[in-house]
Amino acid sequence: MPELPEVETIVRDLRPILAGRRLRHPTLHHTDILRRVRPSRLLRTLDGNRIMEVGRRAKHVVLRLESGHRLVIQPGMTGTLVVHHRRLTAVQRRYAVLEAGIGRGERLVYRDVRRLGVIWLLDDRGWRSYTARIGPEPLDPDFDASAFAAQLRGTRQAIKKVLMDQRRLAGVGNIYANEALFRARIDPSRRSDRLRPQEAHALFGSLREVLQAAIAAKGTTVRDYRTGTGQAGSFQDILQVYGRGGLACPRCGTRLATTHAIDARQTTFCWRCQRSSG
DNA sequence: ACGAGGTCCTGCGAGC
DNA sequence: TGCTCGCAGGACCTCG
Repeated sequence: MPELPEVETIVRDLRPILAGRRLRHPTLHHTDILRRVRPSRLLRTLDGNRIMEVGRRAKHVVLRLESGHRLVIQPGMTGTLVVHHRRLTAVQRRYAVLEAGIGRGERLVYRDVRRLGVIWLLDDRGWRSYTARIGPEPLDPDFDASAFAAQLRGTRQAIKKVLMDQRRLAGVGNIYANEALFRARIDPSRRSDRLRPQEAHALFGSLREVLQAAIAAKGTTVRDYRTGTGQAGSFQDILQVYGRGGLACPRCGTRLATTHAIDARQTTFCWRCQRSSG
């Protein structure tokens, strides 16, 4: 489930390979992941187009093309973007959604088992409105603890839901919301606007720490996620709460609790360490 | 503004 | 053994 660290890993792996390459003979195996663009126009625009820049915004891979378009790929739950050095096997092709030659016998392949991912082709204006709808990047040096705290003050929703709200904060999903809240010792169900300034500050620090650590570990592979070179990430070995419900809290030994009360998503936390105090 | 719930999609594992 | 069903949860939607 690619969140910010996973997409950042993909982008860092792919950038040196893709920058400057020309896309050739793109093929689309499923059209249900396209938004606001017809398959024929997508393929026509991609064919022969050069990749100028490989970037990330929130949980999305952004390929800036010579034509001025941006190919934006949201991997959703199970999407992966990988460069293959040889022809795809039948198994690899099975979930391929979009593939294109990039020269030197290599192919860029977007595969997505559940196809909850989305592909956009945006011109400049489309890109501006697209990125304007997404919140600040948590690792942006210009985004600081006080700006983060200001975001949290604006809503009464549960803090965990706020962390995952892409309009308020870019790139954080279920795994890293759980981990950051644990590290900051904050109850995930706490009202966002009731966090004390020092709690918001601590949460900001924890969030940045866990995102940086996950990038260093090349992301978390639970099932489908792969790096840009097709490897599994390793942060799953470092997770402290996500997926560890019923096991001992790594800090105090209490059994970790799992609930689905917040946004119907799996929330795992420690009753003792993340005690509610407001 | 907010919570609840539905929608998309497929693989997987539990339970019968 | 083989079936059904619930779950995984990102992003978006509607409804009250």
